[in-house]
Amino acid sequence: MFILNPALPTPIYRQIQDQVRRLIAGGQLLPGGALPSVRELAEIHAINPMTISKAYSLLEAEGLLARQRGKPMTVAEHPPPHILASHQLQTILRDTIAAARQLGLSDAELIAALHAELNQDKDHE
Amino acid sequence: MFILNPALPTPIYRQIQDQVRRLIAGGQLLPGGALPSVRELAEIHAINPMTISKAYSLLEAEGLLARQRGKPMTVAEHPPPHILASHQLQTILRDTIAAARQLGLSDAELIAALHAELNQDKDHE
DNA sequence: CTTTGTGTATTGATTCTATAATACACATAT
DNA sequence: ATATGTGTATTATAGAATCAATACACAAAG
Repeated sequence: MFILNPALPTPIYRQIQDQVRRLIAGGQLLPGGALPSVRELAEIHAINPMTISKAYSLLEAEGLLARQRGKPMTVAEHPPPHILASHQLQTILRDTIAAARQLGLSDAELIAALHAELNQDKDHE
Repeated sequence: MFILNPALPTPIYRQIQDQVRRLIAGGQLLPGGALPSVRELAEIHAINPMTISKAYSLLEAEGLLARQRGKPMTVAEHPPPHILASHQLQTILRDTIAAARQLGLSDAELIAALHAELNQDKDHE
């Protein structure tokens, strides 16, 4: 369910946080739905259970997850607006545009590059 | 010249690294050209000179910058291929596409969103 | 040679990240 | 009641990452 890479400079707990946000925003995780247990994830990814618990706790503080003692963590019924797909996407796209500008690309060139990359993905399917 | 945000989880020296890479790849910084002095940048951004020196050193190890004691840091005459604009852009776009997929977007929706964001930029000019 | 401009080696303090081992609080099913 | 399933608080440790302060080495201009 998650793609975790301990070699990245981004901390593991933050990788989990980011992906849960996107999975909820994208509807892969529905309100009320249960998340994988910390022990299960810990075993699959060979990481410490507390690292996952930390990510879950931060997501709960963010209003994205709901905790009920003794039961699995669930997706909050009414996630706050700041994690809507549209907002997340906007944030990502702004970064992408800023990078492209620093690379000296025109708008048209950026769009062309995105098309190219999307088509290359298709070839590998 | 740089846009630095100490509040981000991304370390400052890494923010500098990323931006220098893009500025060289994009041609805003030409081979042989001098970079801003560490003390100047330190004062402008209110950060420690050593933080900038660290970024410069890492970029030198990467083959992007050349150092000559007592003189300003300069852009290397023959930067390695892995920092070409095309490579940088590909890396960024792949991240963007992966995020969009997790958000449940189709290719067409991603492209539409990029157009929308680019147009919104224009309005603010 | 002195002044002023480079970058940086060294050291230290602090914070962050991840791990580990327990022990606990609660829910659910048997 | 018991066994098994949740997540979590606690404490401790280890290592890495980050930033800061000082002192130094070199270059160029006066």
